[in-house]
Amino acid sequence: MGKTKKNSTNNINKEKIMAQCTETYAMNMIGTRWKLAVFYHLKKGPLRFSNLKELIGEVSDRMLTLHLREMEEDGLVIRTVYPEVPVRVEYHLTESAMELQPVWDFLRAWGRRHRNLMTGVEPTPLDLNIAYKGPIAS
Amino acid sequence: MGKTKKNSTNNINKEKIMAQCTETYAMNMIGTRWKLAVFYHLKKGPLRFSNLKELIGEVSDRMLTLHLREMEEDGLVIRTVYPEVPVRVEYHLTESAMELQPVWDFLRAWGRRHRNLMTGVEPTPLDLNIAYKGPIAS
DNA sequence: TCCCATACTTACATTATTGTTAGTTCCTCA
DNA sequence: TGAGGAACTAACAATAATGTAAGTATGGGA
Repeated sequence: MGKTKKNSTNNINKEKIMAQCTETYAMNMIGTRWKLAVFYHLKKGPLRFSNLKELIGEVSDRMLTLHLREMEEDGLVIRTVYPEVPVRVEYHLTESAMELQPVWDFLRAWGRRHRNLMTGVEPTPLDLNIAYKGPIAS
Repeated sequence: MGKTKKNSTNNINKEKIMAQCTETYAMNMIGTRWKLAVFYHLKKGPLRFSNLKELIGEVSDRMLTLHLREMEEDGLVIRTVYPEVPVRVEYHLTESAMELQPVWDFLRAWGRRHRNLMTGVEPTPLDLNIAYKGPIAS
C-alpha cells in the first residue's frame, strides 16, 4: 500500500501470481481493508472526500487517501477537483468498477450463508434476490 | 494469519467491518496470497499436501500450512489423515467452498477485461463463457 | 492580519503477513 | 543401526499494511 520493495521475494511472488492468475489480479485490486467500503458508498453516486470518510466511519484520513489513490491508479475510481475555496474533491467509480456489482452481490449472499453455516444458525438459501434489501449490515 | 493481537486497533477495525459487512467477511476468507491457488487446484478434486505444494510451485511449506489451516478453520477445506507410513494427508474443498465457483469465474472474466482496459489492449467482452477454457494462466 | 474549512502530507509507531532455515516425528525397510 | 519420505513445527527475519498525531496549502471572509 505505501512503498513496496520491488525486488523482495514477497513482491516477486505477488507479481508472479498476478501475471499468471487473473483471479488474483482482480482480488488484489478489491481486497484490502477499506476498498469494499469505498465501493459500497460510491456505487450510489459520487461523493466528496469528507462525506466518504464520514460514511465509512472509522477510517483515518491517511488510510482513506491511500486506498483512494490506489483505486485511482488501478482505474477503479476517478478523482475530480473543483477549485473552489475550500477545495472540493469528488470521487466516483469507473464503469469497469461498476461491473463488479455481481461480485459484491454474490459475495454478500455467499458470506451470509457461510456465516450461518459456521455459527450453526439455520442456513439461508444462496439466493441473490435477497441480497440487496438492506443497508450494508446484514 | 500467524498470531493476531486481539485488542489492536487494526484487529478491532477488521472485526468491526466483518461484523457489519458480509462482503468483507467473505473477502477476508478467500483473499490472502495463496488461497485462490489452493481453491484452483483443489476444486478438481482432493490432493495431498505435497502435490498441492508442487502444483502451486513457489509456496514454502510453512505458508501452505498456514493457509490450509486457516481455510480448515473457516470451513473451506477438509483435512484427512491416512495413518500410513509415511503419512498421507489429503485436502479437499467443502461444499460451501465449491459454491464460490461463480465468484472465481466472474473475477477471472472481469480481471481479464479490466487488465486489457488498463494496458490499452482491445477489451474482451465480459463474457463468462470464455472464462473457463484454459488452465490458470490467461 | 488571522482564522476557517477541506483535502491532503509527513514522520513515525505498531501489527500483520510472508519468507527462510533448520529441525522433528513416525514407522518401515535395507 | 540408520537412512528415508511425508507433513509438518519452531525460531527467527524481513516486508507490507495499518494506525496516530501533527502539520501544510489555499484563498475568502471577519
